[in-house]
Amino acid sequence: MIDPKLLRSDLEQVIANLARRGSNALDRDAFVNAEERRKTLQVETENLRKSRNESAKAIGMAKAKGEDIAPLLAAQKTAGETLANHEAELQSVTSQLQEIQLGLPNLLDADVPEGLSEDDNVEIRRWGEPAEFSFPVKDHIELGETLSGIDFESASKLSGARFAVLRGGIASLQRALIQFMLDLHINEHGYTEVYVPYLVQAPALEGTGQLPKFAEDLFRLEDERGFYLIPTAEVPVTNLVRDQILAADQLPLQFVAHTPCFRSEAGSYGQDTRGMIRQHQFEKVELVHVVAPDESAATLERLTAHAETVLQKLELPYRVVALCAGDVGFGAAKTYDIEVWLPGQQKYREISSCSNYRDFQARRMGARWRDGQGNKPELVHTLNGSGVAAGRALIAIIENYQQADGSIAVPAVLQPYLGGKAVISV
RNA sequence: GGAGAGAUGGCUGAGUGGUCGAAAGCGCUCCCCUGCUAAGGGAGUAUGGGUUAAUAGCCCAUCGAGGGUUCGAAUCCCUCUCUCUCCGCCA
Repeated sequence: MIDPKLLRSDLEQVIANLARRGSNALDRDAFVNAEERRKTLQVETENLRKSRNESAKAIGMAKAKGEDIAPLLAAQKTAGETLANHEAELQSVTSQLQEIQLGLPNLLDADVPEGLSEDDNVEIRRWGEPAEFSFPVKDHIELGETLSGIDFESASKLSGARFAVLRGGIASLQRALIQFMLDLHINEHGYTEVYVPYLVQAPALEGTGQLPKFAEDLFRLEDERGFYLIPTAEVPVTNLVRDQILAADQLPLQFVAHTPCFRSEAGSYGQDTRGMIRQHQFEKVELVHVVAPDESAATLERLTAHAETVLQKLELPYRVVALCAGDVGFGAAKTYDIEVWLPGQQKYREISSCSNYRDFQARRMGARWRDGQGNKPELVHTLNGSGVAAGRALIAIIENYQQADGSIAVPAVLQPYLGGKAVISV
């Protein structure tokens, strides 16, 4: 959520910032009207409560002295009805405002590039050179089928489109990748591994920003408890600090978690329908940071570097792009995407997205910290990034490490995880 | 799944329907005393919101959550959630 105080004190600045995204989510008149009603009603309601409280005390004291309290009670009853009306009205305005605010995307950082579509994203740097192949390159679909390692047909029998069954060396390769990434982040980047639920309830998803606006992207269980399948580990991991006031010496928190991710992909019909790029279920290693506010900008750079290290160690060519205003996700203030080279598509494709949410999620979750200087608690900043998406990393390895005979060379850093195996073949 | 107990401030733990945002203890902060240490004395110490130039005052709300009864609820009633104990079942 955007700071409600900022909405009141400098609405024009907020509107201008949201306009950079191409968003007109904030209806100025509707907001101003609701806010004015809220203000009037809240003051009136509180004053009514004040006099209700005072009268109730007076009645108590009169009763203690044995005086006749009947007339006082009658007056109080009428006042109580007026109060109840005010409270109901205030409640309705408040939830109206709340609804408006939950629907607003985050404010963008000043250095987010202008632009409305992904064409305006700005490449920041490249690492590695796409390899030259001395034979016709195949994509992961063909390679996977040849190796009997990726089986879309079986998956569709079980679950329909956008699922894959992995077998043999390819399945092991994905597991090795996950293990490698976890170890890297734990041992070299100082993350704490967490294991979290894959089913969460609505408040957690509201905390990170998927709800109420993006319900159609989620899978929901037909269960009276209202479970949702997590679309990313960001949801359960970031919500670990929900409703907490952290001490200064507890920050920064750096969590890494491997989880499956579940996405309905409603509205992505026709996109990446072939292959493993866009699936309903995929594996991901996620990095989450909870930091003091003045650390978050620098943390985004470190977080991105941690994800890049994965690709460097796997020797996969990639580039980093800064998402432009229109492409930055709902809750993020700034995002870097890491795109890995896919020879089969002759394109860079997203394999990680690293974002600074600033206090957007923290405000929704009530995640705060004390600076230790005796000041009041203030909101923490949260960040997250894929470190990296395992399914897509698997594709990248298959395509970049393919050999003339259709086998896949195993990247050196993964070989220890596969019992020293150097090649995956039929 | 069955039976029972519980949920109060950073922690422990009182609380009769009325002046209770809440005793007391511990912890913490500041001050005083004491030539180290130990001990002692005093003051302060929740969160959110409104108003405001103000992190000054003043006001409102909050005793697991949500409803209800009442002039008035931490206290009474209902529903839910979570925790603990016992039984059953299970990886």
